[in-house]
Amino acid sequence: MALSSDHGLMAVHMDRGVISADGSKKARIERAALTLFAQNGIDHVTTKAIARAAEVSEGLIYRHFNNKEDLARALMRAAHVRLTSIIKDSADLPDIGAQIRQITSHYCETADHDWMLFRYHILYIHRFPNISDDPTDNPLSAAKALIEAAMMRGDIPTENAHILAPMALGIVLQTAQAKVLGFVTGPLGDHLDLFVRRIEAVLDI
Amino acid sequence: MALSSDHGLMAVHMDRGVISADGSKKARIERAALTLFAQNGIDHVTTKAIARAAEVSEGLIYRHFNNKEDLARALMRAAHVRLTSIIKDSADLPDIGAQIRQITSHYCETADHDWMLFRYHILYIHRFPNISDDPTDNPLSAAKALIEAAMMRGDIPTENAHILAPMALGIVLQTAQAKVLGFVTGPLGDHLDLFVRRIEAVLDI
DNA sequence: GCATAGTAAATGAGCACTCACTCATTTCTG
DNA sequence: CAGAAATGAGTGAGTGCTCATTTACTATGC
Repeated sequence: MALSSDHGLMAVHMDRGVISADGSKKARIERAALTLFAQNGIDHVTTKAIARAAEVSEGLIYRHFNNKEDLARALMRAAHVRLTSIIKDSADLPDIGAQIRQITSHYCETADHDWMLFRYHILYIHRFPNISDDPTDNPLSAAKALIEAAMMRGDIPTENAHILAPMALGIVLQTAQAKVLGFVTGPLGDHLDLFVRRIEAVLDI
Repeated sequence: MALSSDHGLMAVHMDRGVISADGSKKARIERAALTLFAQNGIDHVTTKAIARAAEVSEGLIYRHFNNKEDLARALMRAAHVRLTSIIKDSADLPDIGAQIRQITSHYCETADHDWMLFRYHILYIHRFPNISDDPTDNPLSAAKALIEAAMMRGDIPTENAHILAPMALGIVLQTAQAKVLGFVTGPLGDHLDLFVRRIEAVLDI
């Protein structure tokens, strides 16, 4: 694990499968689309609106993406890779406690520094069931793997890891959802310690 | 509390603010729309498709609803009332433990008996920010109220109830989300006991 | 005989996508 | 090395189709 490199947005060079940041027009299209999609929903955003926000012509969108759905999928893949990597990368750490802290911290950081990316992922991921060709390459599966490993080591009691994984992630994700709904305001990072303690409680550490 | 009556779907008589079930064509439209909306997303469902599935004419939809968005909103309101009532109604119970068990049980029941309603709510509630005119009339606020009351009684340690509420609901909701994503299969009710124990852990009972 | 429930077809607004074109840069060639 | 040729990013008006909504009409109960 821990192979993932930088995952800023801006110009998702799909050929390389790498996300890098530059000031290219492609990057401008991606950022404009991400913001509009996250705010208004994919289907309520017109290609004309994306072009206007990115200050490019409508036609240019089609130089870089086959169609609007493709653009939406590329953005979702970028978000998906980024969030999945956070969890996978923590496998290097020796114990589940350290893993939880790092994952939670990085999740909060991502949510607070790139709220549009985070929001886009939690609201619309269900629209892209096959975002990765490997069906186990997603945050839930990665979290389940960590939990199972911890159980094998005897760090936490043996339980249904398949259900504990969504529960544990849900501590942060559901608070993010509450932020989407306007119930919670302010950075998620403000609650980092509380998140960590309650995830530990869920996993019965 | 505990004022809510039956909340089956089928014919949302908005005039009365009550949801009742009958075999009317209006009810058929609602059920068809709910199912299609939950499965495909509101914007990917045409009025033609709703009419076809309900076996009525397209025009009839407009006898009962001003427009498609109105129909979607009425369905969301029905789901919202139902889920919010589950939480509000438990305020009658004496202690937080009993409340948690009843809420969790009823949430699982609703999810398992009317998965389309449940799915529709968790996936698209963010599209209807003002579904209720009272901004505190929603599951999160209701849960927060219960948690705060329990803290006042000294049943659980005093903490940030505003953040604990989404966390607690998230135990069930995030598992439901995992089911939407195909990560979890089978009825949520299968995990009732686990849910209850982990919600108790989150609230530090 | 009027409101309510229902139908089938017509309408037209909005939108994703195309295409013929420009222009700047790079690459070829005598 | 001049300049011809090729390349490809970038443009935006135009097109055709989809789909929500309307309309004109019929049937039914009170």
